[in-house]
Amino acid sequence: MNYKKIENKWQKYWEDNDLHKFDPKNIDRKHYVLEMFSYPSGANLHIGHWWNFGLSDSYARFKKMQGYEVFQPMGFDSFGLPAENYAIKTGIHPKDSTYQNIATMERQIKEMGLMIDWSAEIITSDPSYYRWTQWLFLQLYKHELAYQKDAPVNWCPSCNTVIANEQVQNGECERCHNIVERRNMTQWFFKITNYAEELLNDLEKLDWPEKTKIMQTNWIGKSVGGEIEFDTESGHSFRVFTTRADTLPGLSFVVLAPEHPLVDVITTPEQKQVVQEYKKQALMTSEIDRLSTAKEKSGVFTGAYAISPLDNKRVPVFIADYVLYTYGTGAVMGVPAHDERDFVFAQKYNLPITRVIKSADGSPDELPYTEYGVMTGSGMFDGLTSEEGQLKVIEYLRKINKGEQKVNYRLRDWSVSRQRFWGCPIPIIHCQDCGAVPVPEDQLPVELPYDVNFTPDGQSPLKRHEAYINVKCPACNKDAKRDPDTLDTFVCSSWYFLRYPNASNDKAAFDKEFTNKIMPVDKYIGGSEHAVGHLLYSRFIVKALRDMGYLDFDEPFLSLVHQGMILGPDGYRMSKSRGNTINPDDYIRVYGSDIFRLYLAFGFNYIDGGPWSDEGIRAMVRFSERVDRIVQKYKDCQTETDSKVYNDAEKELDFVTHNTIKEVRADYQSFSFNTAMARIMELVNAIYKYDSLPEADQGFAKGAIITLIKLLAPLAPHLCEEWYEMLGNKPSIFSQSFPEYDESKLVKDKVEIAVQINGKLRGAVVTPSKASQEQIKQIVFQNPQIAKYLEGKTPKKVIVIPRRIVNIVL
RNA sequence: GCCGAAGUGGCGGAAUUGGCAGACGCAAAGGACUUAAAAUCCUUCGGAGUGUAAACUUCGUGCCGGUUCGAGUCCGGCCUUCGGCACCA
Repeated sequence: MNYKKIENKWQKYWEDNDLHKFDPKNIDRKHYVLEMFSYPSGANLHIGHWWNFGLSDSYARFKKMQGYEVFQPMGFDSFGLPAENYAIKTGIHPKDSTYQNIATMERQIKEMGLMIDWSAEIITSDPSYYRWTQWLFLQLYKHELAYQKDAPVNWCPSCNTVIANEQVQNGECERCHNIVERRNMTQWFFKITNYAEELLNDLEKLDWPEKTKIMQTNWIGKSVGGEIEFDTESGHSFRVFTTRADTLPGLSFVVLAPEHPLVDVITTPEQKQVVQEYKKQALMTSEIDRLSTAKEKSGVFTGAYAISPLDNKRVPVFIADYVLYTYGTGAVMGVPAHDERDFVFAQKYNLPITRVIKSADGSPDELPYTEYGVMTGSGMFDGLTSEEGQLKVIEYLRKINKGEQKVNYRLRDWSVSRQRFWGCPIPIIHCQDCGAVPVPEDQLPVELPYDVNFTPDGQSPLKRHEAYINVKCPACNKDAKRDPDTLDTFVCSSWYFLRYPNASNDKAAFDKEFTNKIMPVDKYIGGSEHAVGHLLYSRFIVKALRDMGYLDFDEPFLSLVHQGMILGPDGYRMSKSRGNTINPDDYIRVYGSDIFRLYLAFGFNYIDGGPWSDEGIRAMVRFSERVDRIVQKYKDCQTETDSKVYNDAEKELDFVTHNTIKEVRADYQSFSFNTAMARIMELVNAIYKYDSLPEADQGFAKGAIITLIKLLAPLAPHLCEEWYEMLGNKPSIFSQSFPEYDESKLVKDKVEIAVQINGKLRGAVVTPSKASQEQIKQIVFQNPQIAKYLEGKTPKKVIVIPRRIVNIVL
């Protein structure tokens, strides 16, 4: 077979007939299938693209054949650091390299033969796209969900930019793996924390992998507890957050984060110097160093004392870097008997350790005892369980105005400013008099200038571009400056799924009515590395736009699938530095797109992935030729009728055909492409077997072959179009409906069931499939093979599972 | 340390709710066809053992226990690998 020729023919046919274009007329039957778009890197498409796009396309084609109006778009997440770093190295402008890469990738993606509606293509670095990213920013700003603050942020010294919490892994930059520093900078943030509770609660509505939901749950990190107010002897006050108010009677000290503003106020003159030094030390310590010394607690005494609101106990106030200024109130109470960190700290600084919780059942326990238990040595609270105590203690404090119930989240606001060139400009102008002034919406987009010196010097490259940076204030018309930063590329990708259906709309980011109908995405496919970044940001943006009145739905992605990863042949992640990359082009040249797609479908489990191996790719050629031979044999057969009188052979083929339909439908729906292929191969085998019979009915066989081609079409679209046409049908096969199965054909007259004796397999008997339990028992006991085991013994119990198994207990 | 997932033949991988472990392929071995090769077709293919043979026995889903008529699947305790989080009060 000439694969290349067949592929070209059908790709042209699809394009000429606009078969992949979404038709808004049929929006009631819409099915939005979306693969996470990709960054246009310089290299050719890698196996991962084929794996993600190719098999998702099979799902999309399956849905199309099921009668859905499928919308499957494609685009490029084209802002970002690699192009800029490449530019710094080679002098080739990011815009030039990016658009060249996009052209190459488009061509290659088209060779895959995907069912893409290219009229909806988007490129995030196009002004026609980022104009609306800027619009989005301004809406967030207008609704106080975008704000500036001077705060400690993660600075990557190698990338020369701030990065978000979600982009820090083990204290390192996720991109370049350099150690991240903390810096205080004035930055733009998005107030994702406003949505912490809803982002958490709505997870249960989603058909997502449990693993991913758990990761988001942990990332949001809700904890329920209380805030407690302490006064210092000097007359100041501060609050601590705790989830264990029941341990408050065991208070031994309190600790403030070094950055806490009260530290300078309450520190006594004698302690001033050590406190200052400790603060300086703590600020200089990088995140990674703080982690590596996790076990070693350090801190210094401020000289000040605080008073417990519960019992007026006087306790020393420390500062220590194990208390994070960015979580809770930046201050904690120290109860060493019931918290491991406090215990270590108290031992080191010789602070009293007082037990106030004992185990509920009185069993012996050691300090620190961090489990829930019963309060003891706690005065009026004695005897309460931890759960009761937490409520009662806070309730008591609330009455005396010294505390309240409080919920805290681990999630922080999303920092979006980046000190880099190749990104979406922030549409804000800073005026000495008016402050931060939004660029009027009718002046969008704020275009990224081309002639920029992007050599890094630790500041935004746009800052040096005089013509760009110097503007008049839109409010007062005085001299002002543009914000020199660009947006995190995750902002671009946090709403792209809304833009696809509106790609050519130049009046608005999206049309509300149409978007409410075509959204949410019905099936979203992409890597699990985005579990807490992109997937969380997108959910936030949709909820924010909903609250602004732009959208009527709550969640962007109803159903999510993470494809596994195809590793190098050595079992490691493919990388150039490891030299274990596989270039799909080498295979495409020889086998074409369909064979390669078939191999990916059959050779691996889609959710798990696995190490690459091309043993077996030849088998797909063999398989396609096997199908081709049977098609060739039947292509001139005119009759396509069901055999009037079904003999056993026809019943058998019918059973396999309908069983295959049933299984394949379920398999495609659950992205289990490898088992779908296995079932289809079984059908091919069954057709060959029937065909080899002298009495085989030609028309009957042909019917099964057409069903086979339709079942296979989503996995091998070009070949199946060709075969379908060869068999005398009008294209396109994708306008045909996917085969339905007939339940009555799945009922066999007779079934073989296994017989166990005392749980051990001892034989099998054939029974009528409708036989009652009693009838089955009779057949079993009459079977000579079984009877010999039963001689002289009385069965104690006989378990009959119709159509499956019989177990006789002696 | 905490959270999560996985562990099945020589290999990739299958096994509805607990119901014949190893579907479907790959590789391998033997055979048919062929002058030959390729292609195709047929047979065997988890381990150990018994038998001339059809066949039979026994062990077997990371390890140790348990529940059950019956466990790859459920429960308890371990081991290993991978992913995520990491002083979150």
